[in-house]
Amino acid sequence: MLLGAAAARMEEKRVITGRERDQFPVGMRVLAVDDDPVCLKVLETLLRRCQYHVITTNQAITALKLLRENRDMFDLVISDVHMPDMDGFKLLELVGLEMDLPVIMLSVNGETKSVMKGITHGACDYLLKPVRIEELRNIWQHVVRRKFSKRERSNLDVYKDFNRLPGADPCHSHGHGHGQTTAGASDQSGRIGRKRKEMHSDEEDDGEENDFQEGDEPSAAKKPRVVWSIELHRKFVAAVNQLGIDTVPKRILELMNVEKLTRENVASHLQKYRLYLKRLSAVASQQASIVAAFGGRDPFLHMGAFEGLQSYQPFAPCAALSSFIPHHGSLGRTTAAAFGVPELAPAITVQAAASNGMISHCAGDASKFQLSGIQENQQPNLGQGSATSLGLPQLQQKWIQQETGDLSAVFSGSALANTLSGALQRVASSPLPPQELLEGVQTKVSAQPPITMASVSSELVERTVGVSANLQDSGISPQGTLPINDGFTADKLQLQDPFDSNGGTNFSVNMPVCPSGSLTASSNAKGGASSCSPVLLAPDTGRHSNYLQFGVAGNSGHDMNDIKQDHLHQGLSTGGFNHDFGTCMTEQTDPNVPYLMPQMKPNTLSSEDKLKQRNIYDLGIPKLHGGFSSSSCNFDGLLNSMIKAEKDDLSFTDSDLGCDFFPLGACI
DNA sequence: CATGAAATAT
DNA sequence: CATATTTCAT
Repeated sequence: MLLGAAAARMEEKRVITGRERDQFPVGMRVLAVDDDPVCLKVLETLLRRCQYHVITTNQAITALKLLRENRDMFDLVISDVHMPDMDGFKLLELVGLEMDLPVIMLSVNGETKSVMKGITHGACDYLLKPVRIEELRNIWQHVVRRKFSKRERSNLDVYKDFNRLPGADPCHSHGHGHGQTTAGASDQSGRIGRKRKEMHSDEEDDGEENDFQEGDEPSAAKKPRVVWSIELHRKFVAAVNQLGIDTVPKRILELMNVEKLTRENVASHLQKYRLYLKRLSAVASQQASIVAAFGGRDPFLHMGAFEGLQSYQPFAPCAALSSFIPHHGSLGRTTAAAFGVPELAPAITVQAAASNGMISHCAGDASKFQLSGIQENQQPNLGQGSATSLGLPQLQQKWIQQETGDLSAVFSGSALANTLSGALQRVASSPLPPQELLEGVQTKVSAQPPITMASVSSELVERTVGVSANLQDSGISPQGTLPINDGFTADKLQLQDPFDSNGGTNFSVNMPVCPSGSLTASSNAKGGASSCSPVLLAPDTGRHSNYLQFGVAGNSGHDMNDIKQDHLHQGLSTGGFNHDFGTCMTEQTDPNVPYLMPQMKPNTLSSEDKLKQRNIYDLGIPKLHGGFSSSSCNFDGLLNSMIKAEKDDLSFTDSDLGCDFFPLGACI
């Protein structure tokens, strides 16, 4: 196996380099996009001079089309920001969402705001226009970085190694575990073979247990458990966005083109995804109603949930997503709805294992927080924001209608709004598995001292809320500060560039993986438990693979957590929220916001575990409040309530009630 | 046969 | 407890 791993690695490298493997940068396939023929020509010339293989187009739409039709034909995209047919940022987002290619923005506008927008929307670099060849000579680094991080994410190698090592592996379980395995590797060659086995028994070892081969085992085999990694989920979302939410599993599967993934897997995920959207929409609607109740002023509100829905997009996308796509019009059909849809992630991933231990927390009860500080100011904004944000996908709309029913009265706005927005954002943004994200985030959050800051909070809130609108287009938040979006921003960033260290995106990925490497190290303590080893598959696109993970049930949730922690903390940012503030924002934005602290995470975590326990959905909230954890509650509460609501149909009001303000407390 | 919902397994 | 898989009715 080791060999296998090594081989896989090699392949990846090759991929990275492209055909030219040996001389990588040479021949790197670059798609240059600029509406100005002169600029385009200049750019082309310079790129060629760098020995890249260049394909040019003066229309963003065409670029998108080329990319969609030839997913594996390009290594990097370099696009002008200002283009008539499609905003460069939009192209950036779409590319980020639909394919995992590094995108470099090019513009004469070097304002911080604009650069920030590019970066937050996922650009891996932002070059000022009279671009110099010196700046282009090293752009290949983005391609390498991406591939590299991808590999890290998957960690197959590491993982495998560990597994194989007898004692070492972090992963495996002991106990009952079964082994799980990882699978194979990527791609074709390997197959994952694993199926879960029955419980008990088994020895560990495994050494090779996996066998793979198989192809078919007719009868028995249970299917390997698919872990919906972020990457995989992204693909899924991208497919859904393209096909429309009403699409069917089969088509999604086709579009995703991920090996080993079955229609059933997709159907299951779709089921979850739809439920998720439904919940969100419900929440949104509630908010809307609330808002309406309150202020009514918002035009948006009035519009009704529906209309608002669409706006929603903003949130969503973050990550890969990006979804903003403000004007989808241009895009394809479905888009509207689709895009609108956030990525929400239905939760994904996470291995079962994880769940066990740690996760359990979820419920959180903590709930009840109040928002303390929310300010009035917000309200107004919130209202709008929320409303706006609310936008849901069409589908959702339907649901919403149905479900919504009573909601209205209930909540008060601001808190909710925040919550929602936060939630939405997060959700959207994070492609990650909810739980994990949440956990990570929250954890952090909670850990942190609540700093509060009124001002801050308010801002946040605003952002959150308001964001939607702003974000997208303007990109930046009104105040000039950073974008609200941070959240997603961050996400995107992550996505894009996974940085090495953290790999935002990866984060989740890591988790799964974690077992192996990182985790191990860090977490050891808990360690014992873990055992899972997921396998990753790769979607077609990537040639390599590793997207899918098949896990086995693991056990150790702990590990996961740990992992998260580790990676997260820094990265956290990745996901989330925190980072939003923290990371990105912090710098710029706010001087005031003292808050977040990224650094803490690590340690805290442990203690935090407890904290963690919240729902997945909580996501982001916390921060909003400036530290109040409360937020989380809300979120969860909302969702939960929503859920319940569905059933009952009633609203969850109660929850809200709880709060003085908004807190939905419902945490169930 | 494919789907979505529900049941069940992990 | 959440998520993924399997089963079931359509």
